[in-house]
This record gives sequence, C-alpha cells and structure tokens, in this order.
Amino acid sequence: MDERKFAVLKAIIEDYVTTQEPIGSKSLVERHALKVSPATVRNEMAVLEDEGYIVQPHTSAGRIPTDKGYRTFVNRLNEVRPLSSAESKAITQVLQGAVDLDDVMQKTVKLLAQLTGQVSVVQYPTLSNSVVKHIDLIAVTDSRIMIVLVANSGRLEQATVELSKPLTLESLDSLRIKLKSTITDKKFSEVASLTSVFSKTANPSEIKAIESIVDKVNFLTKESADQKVMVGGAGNLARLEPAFSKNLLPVLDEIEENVVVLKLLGEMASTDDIFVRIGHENKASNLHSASIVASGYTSGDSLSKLGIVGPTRMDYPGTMAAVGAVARYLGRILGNK
Amino acid sequence: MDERKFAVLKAIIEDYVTTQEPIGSKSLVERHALKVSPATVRNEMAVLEDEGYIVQPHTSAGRIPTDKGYRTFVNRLNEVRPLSSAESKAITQVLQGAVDLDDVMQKTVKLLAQLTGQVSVVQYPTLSNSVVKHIDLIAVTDSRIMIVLVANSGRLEQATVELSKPLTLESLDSLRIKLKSTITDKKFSEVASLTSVFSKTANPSEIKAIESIVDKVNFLTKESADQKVMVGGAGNLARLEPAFSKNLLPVLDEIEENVVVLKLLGEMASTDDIFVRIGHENKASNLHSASIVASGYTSGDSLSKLGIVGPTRMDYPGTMAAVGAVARYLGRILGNK
DNA sequence: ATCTAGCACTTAGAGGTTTTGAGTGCTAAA
DNA sequence: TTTAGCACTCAAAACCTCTAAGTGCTAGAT
Repeated sequence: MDERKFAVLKAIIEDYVTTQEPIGSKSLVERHALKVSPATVRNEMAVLEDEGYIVQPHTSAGRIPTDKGYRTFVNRLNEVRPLSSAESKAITQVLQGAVDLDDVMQKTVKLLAQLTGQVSVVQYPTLSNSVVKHIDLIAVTDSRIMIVLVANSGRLEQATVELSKPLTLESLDSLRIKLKSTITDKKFSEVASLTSVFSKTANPSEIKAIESIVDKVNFLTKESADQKVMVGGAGNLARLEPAFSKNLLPVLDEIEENVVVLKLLGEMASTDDIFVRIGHENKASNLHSASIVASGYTSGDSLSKLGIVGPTRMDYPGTMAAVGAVARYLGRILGNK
Repeated sequence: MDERKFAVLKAIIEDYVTTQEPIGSKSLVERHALKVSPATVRNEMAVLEDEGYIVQPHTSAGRIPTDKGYRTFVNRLNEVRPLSSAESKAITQVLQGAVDLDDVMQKTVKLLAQLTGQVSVVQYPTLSNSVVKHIDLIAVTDSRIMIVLVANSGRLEQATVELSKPLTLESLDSLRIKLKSTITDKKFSEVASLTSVFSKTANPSEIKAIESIVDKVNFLTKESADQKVMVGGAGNLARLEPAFSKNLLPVLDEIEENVVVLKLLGEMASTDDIFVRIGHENKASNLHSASIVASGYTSGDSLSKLGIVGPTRMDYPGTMAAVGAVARYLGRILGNK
C-alpha cells in the first residue's frame, strides 16, 4: 500500500477512535496535516473502500475502518509507542508496593484496566516449570487437613481435605516429612509420579486418609489446576456501548470460570511479543466486535499471559504500549523474587 | 397506614420495579386484583403523594415510589420470602464444590451477584476472634522469606519479607519454632503483644532480620489488615442505567481498595438480620440513588458481612431473600469446617 | 498524469410541529 | 364512600422540513 493511502487510513482510524463517528474527507484534511485537498483524499478513500479497508455506514456519511483496516494499521505499527513517564512511573509505584503474589496479580490486573480503560485479564505464573519450595499439612480440626504448597515463583496453592477417619498427629507429621523430602525442589509436573508409591508402604488403617491427601496434592500440581486467572476492570464495561457489553458479559463469566481464557490467550504464539486479535479474527462469535491485545510475561522459568479485551474501536498504539509495558514490569518484579 | 393504601403502594412498587416506568391508576387495577375502580385508586394515590410515599415525575404521568415509599414497603415485609427450590439447590451445589476459603469466597460473591443481578460484596471471616492454627517461614530465596499464617477459620494469610542480610537456615528454623510455640492457638489480636519480646533475646547480628519478620507477622495479625473483601458482578453494572453505573464506578473502585466497605457494611448492627439502606439513607452522596442490602454471617467465632449494592429501584423481597439465604448457607459451610 | 475546484446529488439527523394517549383531578350521582 | 364521567395536561411518538456533511464526477489547472 502506498504511503499516502496509509496516511489517510491512519488518520481515519485515529479520528474514529476518538470521535466514534464516521470521518469525512474535509474534516480529515483539517485535522491532519495532509498536504492535499479534500477531493484528492476522497479519491483515496474511494480506493480504500474498494479494497475493503473502510466502509460507509450510509451513502451520505463518512467512512469507518473495517477489521481489515485496523489490521493493516496495527501491522504497520512497527515500533511500539513508549509510555509517558507519568504512566511508567505509576506502573512501578503500584507494583512496588505489593506484598505477595496475590497482591501483585490483583494490582496488575487493576493497573492494566485503568491504563487501557478496558477489561483486563492476567494469568498467574504457570506451575508446570516451577519447583516445589515448600509443602505443609495442617490439621485445622481433627479431620480437616489443609494442604499448603509454595512454588519458587512465590505462588501459593492451598486445599483442604475432609478425612472420613481422623489421622493421628504423628502420622500426619510423618507423612508431611516424607512428602517434603520427596517433592521439595522437584518440578510440579513430576510430583504425581513421585508420590504414587506412598500409599503402598502405609499402615493399612491409615491408607485411605493418606491416599486422599496425596490425591489432593497431585490435584494441586496437575496441569489442569494451572489455569488460574484474575479478571479486572469489569466496571469499564459500563463505560462502553451497551450493545457491546451485552455481547461481552457471557464471555466475561466464562473467563471468570477460567474455561475460555486458555483458548483466548493460548492461541497466541508463546513469544513475548504483543499480540492483537481484531474482530472477526476471534473464533468465538461473541467476540466478533471485540479485539484482544495480549502479551506473554516471564517469571523465572514460566511463561504466562496477560491482556485486555475491548471493542474493535480502541486505541491500539496506546493499548499495545500499556499491555507491553505492564508485561515487562511484571516480569521484572516477579523475576527479582 | 391503612391496609388498602399499603396494597396500592405495594402494587406501585412491584410494577415500577419490573417496568421501570411510572405507574398509572388504570394499569394498576388491571394488573392487580384490587377490588376497586381506578378512580378510588386515584384518590388513594393522591393521599400517598401528599404523605410523600410516591411522586409524579410530571403532571400527566403515573407515580413512582420515593425512598420513603420503599422504606415503608420494606419495613412491612415481615417475613422474608423463601427462595425457590431451584435457587437454594443452586446455592448448595455451588458452595459444596469449593476447595478452600478463597474458593468459597469467590464462589459466594459470584453466586450473590448472579442471584440478585447486582454488584456483590463479601467480607472475609474476620481474624480478630480467630486463633492462629499454624505459622510457617519459608525461604523462597536466600533473602526472601515468605510468611504463611493459617487461622482456625481456614483463612490463610501470606506476606513476603525482603531481608537486607540473609538469615541462616538454622536461625530461620529456630525463629519458626519459637514463633510457632508462642502464638499457636492464641488469638490474632494477642499476637503482637506476645512477639514483642522476640528481638531482645536475639543474636545481635540477626536482630534486624528477625525484627523485620516479626514486624510483618504483627502486621498480618493487626486489626487493620483484617478488612479483606471480595467484589463480584461488576459486569452487572453494564445491565443497569448508564447514569446509575457512572455514579457507582468510583464507589466500586473504593470498595476494591477495601476502604469504604467497612463503613458501608459496618454501619449495620451486628446481628444476622437483613439490613436495607435505601437511597438517601446512605451517607455517601454517590449512593443517594443506590440501595444496599446486607447481612451478617457467622463462621466459628467471627461475625462478618456480605451484601449487594444496586439501584433503589430493585426487587427488595427477592434480593433480601437471596442475601439472607447466601449468608445462612455460607455460615453453615464455614461453620462445619 | 495528477491534483483540485466546482457542482449536482444524497441522506441522517437536527429542529419544529402536530397528534396521540396515558394519566390526572374534580364533580356529581350511586 | 365509591365510581362514572369529563375536561384538562403534557411527554412522547409521529410526522415534516431543512440543513449540512458527506459523496462522486467532470473539467480545468498544475
């Protein structure tokens, strides 16, 4: 695509994103320093429309960008706009103050929502490459055992088991010690195979209790338990057009259920570039008028994802910059640990 | 207030809540089995308006309820409507499946949001009456110590401390043992006074590290760290009138910061009745067009709160029933632990 | 070969007017 | 005390007109 045509497309997108109204040739020339007349711009626009980059909602109106238009615009954004110093300051300040991983995740998701004005999603650091740093079994009552697992990434997982027959404190303690020595510093993905022998050597009367505890430990370290995400800025939906938010509500619910998020974020290649999926590029039909901007972030060995969901009509450069910056800072914060 | 007048008020409220439009005398008589003519109803309405229970948005329109109208309506709801069996089934099923306290809270907040269609808030079980069941210190790296505290309510608190000078594993272990024997089975509120002597007996070279760990433990058990809440259903805002959600957004942000929630929920007396605060009864001016329906729930020794925030125009009987039922079930689930 | 000025044409939406109908209060009879 | 009847009110719907922002095309200017 020739240089001037792209300039026109870019101008249309920029104006449309802010005004949310179809853009005509005259106002384009006025607001941007295109050094040609409206008539020339009109010719360019006619061509752009033929080629599917923009459309006219009705005959006597201006043009609005199509998904294809946004796509070529985004593709041409070779370098990501840097954040303003105020923004990057805010990021470091907010994330600096977090006391634990949950806190970091919560602050991140909120930050991302505020910076972009969209609904944000952050995936917890994955466990699969992490290593068990600590395991504990705590008898909250006689028959309720709480399991606490800590990963080297700082991620903490807990679960409780209800035993049908109480375990003596001694047995619990010996199980704890045995578990601890077996799986400490082992990868989460290896845990299940390492603990499978446990029940065989156990005292027959305790075998059932021990089995249920070990089962739960394996459950916690299992791949599928690993899809923990946090969603934030759902209130931003209220700011957007009602029609859009109506479409998105069920998606949000699903995200909170952690079901869709894998697909949503997982579809993207696993580098730490910034990925953008625009409108119909999303497979879910609920998302045909939505775009996703996401990025991977690294914490120690694991690569996880974060991103935002918003209307196709969004400020891509700004959003991409925010997502990228947050991913980078988050990686830095978690990497330091 | 005489019986028939109340019947009229009630009918107006019920219709207005569903249609969201001013209610006239004729349609009232049609939809409800009032055994009088529209003219009679009109007379009653005129009186109700004089007394401030309802207003006319403009001369040629029907009436809508005032805060005072809602208030008398709510006050007369002596018995709370029971939930449908499908609803109570849903509650038990959802809460049954939770694996740990965080899970319970998250499921509860979501459930409440879905049942009521409003924004919901659930406070974690308070720590002040709880007892320390377990404490652990985990060296995630040389100089990063993770503190894990478990309450008998099943609530787990964590924090990390960054030490300026690493502690040997032996010292850490002895500190852990000392802490454990000192504060296990003690109330959270007592912890700070019990640990104050720790730094005095310590080896001088380690005094700083130990102090910073003990400080953090005290911080975790402090009253003010106790205001943990979870907010859900923010997406429901999108369903409501934009004007309303605009007002509420900042409130939500504050709730997520845990700042306002104490006041919001704390203003209510501490029984486990269901409390309703309607429109201008709320002190915050942001909430003048909002109502709060809340209830306390008990888990073990501690009494905590949960509730919802919505427009004054809401289905009070249904909402109150849902809030009450969720509070009851939540207490039961947590009490069992 | 482009670009641009000019012009005829289109049409959504703004602004203004009319009509409609749901609602009222009052009066007088049941 | 209730209700039928009636004149009155007024927001909102329906309708109309006009405007202005937009278009495409043609022919002259660069």
